[in-house]
Amino acid sequence: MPVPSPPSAKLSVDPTAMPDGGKAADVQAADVQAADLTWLLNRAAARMRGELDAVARGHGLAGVRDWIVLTALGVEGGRTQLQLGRELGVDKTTLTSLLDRLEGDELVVRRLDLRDRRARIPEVTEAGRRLQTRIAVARDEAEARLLAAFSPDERRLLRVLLTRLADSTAASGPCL
Amino acid sequence: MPVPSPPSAKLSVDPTAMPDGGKAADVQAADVQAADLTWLLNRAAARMRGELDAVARGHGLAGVRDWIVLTALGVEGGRTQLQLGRELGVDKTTLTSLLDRLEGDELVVRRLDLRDRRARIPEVTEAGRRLQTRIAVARDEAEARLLAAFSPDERRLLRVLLTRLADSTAASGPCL
DNA sequence: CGGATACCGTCCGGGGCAGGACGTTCCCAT
DNA sequence: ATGGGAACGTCCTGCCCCGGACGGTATCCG
Repeated sequence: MPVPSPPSAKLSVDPTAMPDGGKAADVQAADVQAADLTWLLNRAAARMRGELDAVARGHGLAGVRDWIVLTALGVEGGRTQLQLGRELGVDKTTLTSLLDRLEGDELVVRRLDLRDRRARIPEVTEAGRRLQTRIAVARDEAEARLLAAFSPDERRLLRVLLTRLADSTAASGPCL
Repeated sequence: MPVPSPPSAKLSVDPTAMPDGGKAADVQAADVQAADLTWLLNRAAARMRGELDAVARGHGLAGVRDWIVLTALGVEGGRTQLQLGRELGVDKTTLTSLLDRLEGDELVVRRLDLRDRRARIPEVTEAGRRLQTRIAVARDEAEARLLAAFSPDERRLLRVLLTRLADSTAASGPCL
């Protein structure tokens, strides 16, 4: 048995079988219905996360979270730590230690807000930006590798569905 | 901003908008392409997990994991702790403490294997079975609630895609 | 029959993460 | 002006989780 099977489900569908053409996967078997969605989601997330974690570590970071933070800062700066944490779903205390490490590696700097002397505004350094772009490439490769069995349509579809699912009124638990 | 946005992505697609008809969601915008898949996966998984955790806790369990274990045991017994752990992606030590608690609550018993006196074979008690079925109902309700915006086809499709993604040669990181 | 090796489950130690309390600063009302 | 309440970030603490070491057992091989 190559893969652990989700509880309460015996999938007769071969998950690795690619539905050939460029069309999105046809829903072919009702058995899938029985699978536990929570299980599948966590499993898939864990898998991808592990893969990306390895990538990040290979480039000197501690994990994906570092890279996520770096990217978020690169896209749009000027946010306080708390704002950043809320947006990323990371606890403020966790973000503190995380930034401590990143700052120690000269990848970010905490500029203090001139308007509000309580707040520190994290900012990516040039080195951080370089590292970020370098990892982005590796990430794309890794993702492509994991999505090798997916047609372009399926990839987009997966993103759409996940986006809709991830969206929610209350950002319940922490993520990442 | 109701929802934290993934880094390196501005989704112009309204994720809550249901593509009306019963057909699967049309891939409507290329912007989605930019989103980080790892982020989406973890976000979605965290959300669903949080929801299901609450359900489990409401029924006296500590979290989803308890319920997962209970279900797995109910579906097929006779496995040793190590086998079970491997199949579920749970570390053996974690499974030990987990079973300790469940056993304390009289939901499972550790029967010792007659063939191999090293091994303990966890088994669901009648009470555990009752609890399991009770939670299964609540889980279905919760999942249905989370998937309210999805058409039946989309739900099946999501399962198919996730299954294919979760499947992998190496079960890398722990899940759940 | 006896020793060596591999294996199952448990216990212990280290590390990471989140919640609560605290110091500092801001904002607003009086 | 000034005092009270709220907010931002950090430190401290407790919890959970995994990796490694240990006792007990099975299996293999001489």
